[in-house]
Amino acid sequence: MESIGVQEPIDHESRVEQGDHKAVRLWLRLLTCTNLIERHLRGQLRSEFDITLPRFDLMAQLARESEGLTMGDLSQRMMVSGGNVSGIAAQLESEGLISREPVQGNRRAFCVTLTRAGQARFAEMAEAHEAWVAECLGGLSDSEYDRIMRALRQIKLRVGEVER
Amino acid sequence: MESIGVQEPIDHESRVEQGDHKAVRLWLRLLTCTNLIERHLRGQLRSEFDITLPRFDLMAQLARESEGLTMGDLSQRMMVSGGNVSGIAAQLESEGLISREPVQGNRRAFCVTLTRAGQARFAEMAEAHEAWVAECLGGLSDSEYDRIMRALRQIKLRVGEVER
DNA sequence: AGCAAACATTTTATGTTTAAAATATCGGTT
DNA sequence: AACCGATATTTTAAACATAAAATGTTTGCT
Repeated sequence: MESIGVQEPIDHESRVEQGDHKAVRLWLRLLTCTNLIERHLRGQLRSEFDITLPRFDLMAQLARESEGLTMGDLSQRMMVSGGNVSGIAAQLESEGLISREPVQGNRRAFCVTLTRAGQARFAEMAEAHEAWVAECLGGLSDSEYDRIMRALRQIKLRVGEVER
Repeated sequence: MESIGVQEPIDHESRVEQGDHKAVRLWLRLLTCTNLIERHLRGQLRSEFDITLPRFDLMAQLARESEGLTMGDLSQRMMVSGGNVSGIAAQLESEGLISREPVQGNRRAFCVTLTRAGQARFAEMAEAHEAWVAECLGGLSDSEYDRIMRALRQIKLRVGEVER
């Protein structure tokens, strides 16, 4: 017996059961939203700038830090493993978008920065990226925005404690 | 000049600039929360049950549908590409946790179901999984929970429209 | 019946991601 | 100086992920 009216989208949330705890429902909705937005951004970056999301992410981290970041810093900020950063950085370097120079006083570390070409390339992309994000998330009122930011902050801190 | 007090965690949000639009800040916080929880769940599933998150996810989708799902259904619900489901399903099948049987009347499709072993294995995991999620997300009041669910619903619908 | 378009899945090539092992450096102790 | 534990990165192997091409099936149209 199918209902006739508005159809629920099919996604992660389709797996929720009647008995599921509220937390599980919230988690699946959170996951769905993030996946949807991530997919949208990935597609846009690909079609408009022919770049992948991880590469854009790495450049975005560097764009803020004119002093540069180490590989470890990047790993932490991008929330991915070190080995992963290694691979992505190697490609961006071969494309001349970032440079990795030895840090004086610590020969273990590299200082990674955007090259001039990388800065120019990123500046182009950043504006479009912001517009795409606003398309997805700009529809909230100020108070609603504040509330969800607070709730997410609380969640973020909680998970940080749980991990410890 | 570093502040002395509570330290901000280092994550995606570290890249926000002063001038960034609210939407970008919200997006990065959303991404951070999802990544933190996903990482936590991945680690727990790995250490407690020696299973990966994608495999668990596929089994979770099937657990609800005793009739089974096609590969296409799974792809849609897991929000990943069809080729991806192909690979994950092949492994679970070789481990005897799922079965794929031809659909009568449509020889293009397979009907994927949990085997008896798969059902038993999933039941074990589901209880622990719910507890882990509650650990991360159980700290919200009822009204806060409702508000964030509504806000996320709105976002979800909006992104769905944007994609179209 | 014949045919074109849509559908369901798999295969292929490429790239991302993790965990773990390997390499090399640093700082402090003896 | 020799050693040791912690740090920073790279390498490796296996799994995951996407997009696009290939294969085979179904459906609707003429």
